[in-house]
Amino acid sequence: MDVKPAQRSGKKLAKPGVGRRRQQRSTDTQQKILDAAAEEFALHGFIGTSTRVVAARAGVQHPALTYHFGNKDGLWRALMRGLNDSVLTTMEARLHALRGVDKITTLRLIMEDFIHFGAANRKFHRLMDHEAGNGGERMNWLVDEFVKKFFNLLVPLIEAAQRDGGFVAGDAHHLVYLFIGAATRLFMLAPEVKRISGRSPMTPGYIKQHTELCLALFFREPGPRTKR
Amino acid sequence: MDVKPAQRSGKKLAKPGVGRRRQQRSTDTQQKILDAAAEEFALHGFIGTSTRVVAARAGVQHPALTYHFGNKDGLWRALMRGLNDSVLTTMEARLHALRGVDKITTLRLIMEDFIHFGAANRKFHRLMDHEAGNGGERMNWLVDEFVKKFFNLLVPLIEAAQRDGGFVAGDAHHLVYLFIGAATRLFMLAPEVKRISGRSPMTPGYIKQHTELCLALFFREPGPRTKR
DNA sequence: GTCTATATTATGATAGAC
DNA sequence: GTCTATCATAATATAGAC
Repeated sequence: MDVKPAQRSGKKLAKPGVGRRRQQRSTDTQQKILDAAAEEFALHGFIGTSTRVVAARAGVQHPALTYHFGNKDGLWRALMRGLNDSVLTTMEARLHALRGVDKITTLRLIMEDFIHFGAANRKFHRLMDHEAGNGGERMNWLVDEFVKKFFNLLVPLIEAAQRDGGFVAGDAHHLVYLFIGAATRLFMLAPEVKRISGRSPMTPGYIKQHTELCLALFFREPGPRTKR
Repeated sequence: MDVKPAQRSGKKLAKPGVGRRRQQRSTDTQQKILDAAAEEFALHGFIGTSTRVVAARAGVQHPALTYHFGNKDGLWRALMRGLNDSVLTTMEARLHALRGVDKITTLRLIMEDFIHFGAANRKFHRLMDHEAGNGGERMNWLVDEFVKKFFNLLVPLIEAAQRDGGFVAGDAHHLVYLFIGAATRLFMLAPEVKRISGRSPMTPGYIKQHTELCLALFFREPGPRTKR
């Protein structure tokens, strides 16, 4: 996972030199734990993940998890908040940089970004899925804190592209799920794809082919129009 | 889950009456355990699932699982074998019944069946995903025993439909994953969809809309053909 | 086939030294 | 901030009565 979760804000310290070093050590440890947690939670879900295994993978003692994140739930939330903030921040920056560009082109670029993000962060979608498919408190938290924002960015863009005649017709919410499914399944099931087809889907060539194939499903040539 | 896993073959018994009753009781208990196991494995994956919780959900004592299925792994395999056999048997019967029908129509009907199966058996795809995304021995077993057969049925059909100009161009294996992703994501994430949109995607109207939208992405009008 | 009881290991979390 | 040691609970699996 090459996105950086948001860090805790540092505390004010009396001795700046020592404080810096202590703070840095703490930050390093937290990041090691978060990286290991991403692996394990992505593999086995919240319940299936052992905090001791996370600690071992991170190369720290298990009480370190409690010290830095309170408990298993706190660790999971810190991880998911960091990843989702990273996704949303990237999307918002891209949208800001594209202001003034036509909606069809903007949507196409946003979708390309999304596919490339999924290729680079296979674990992210698996982490989300474990909870999103099960319901419960953790899912509600994810949806209310992050997923809604994602839809609020994407749905108006799709509707605008549809009005311009460049995107397949249909309910925009619904189409988001079709797109996410088509775009991410290949990467999420990468081990199966490798065994079935002999090719790893995580190579640059495959990712490029995948991007073109996905976008070809959803974007349509703007035909003759009455009310552009 | 409304597909029936394949049952163990019954043993020959000296006293038919008593034997029948015993066998029936055993079969009922096994089915209760398999139903409960489907729920729990779908929610939490293999590692995250507790056999005691499965037993409690099935309304049996936990040693019953060992008695009927050997161990946790045996229970998981019996469950997955039953579900996959059901999927493949249904597909093969449909294909047999459609022999002689043109490939585009056949593929369209097979895909419709697949979407409806996914809607009726949300758990199935989640069960497969838990392992297919992680790799390992259980995934290898699933792929070699079942998934390969699924692709062997679908890929030639897609390639034939492409030759007839009625299906979007691209590598057939790759397109299978795009289709599966688009077709199943909505149902797999049903709890999230409900919270995001306020609509449950598991209603007949939504399923119908979903089927039409999915197929519209992949099927193209057969244009004038030279040799395509 | 189903039950009670239990052996053994793993888990989440905490206490307290340094 | 990090370590060792430990508690209470829950896990898989098995033994053996009926």
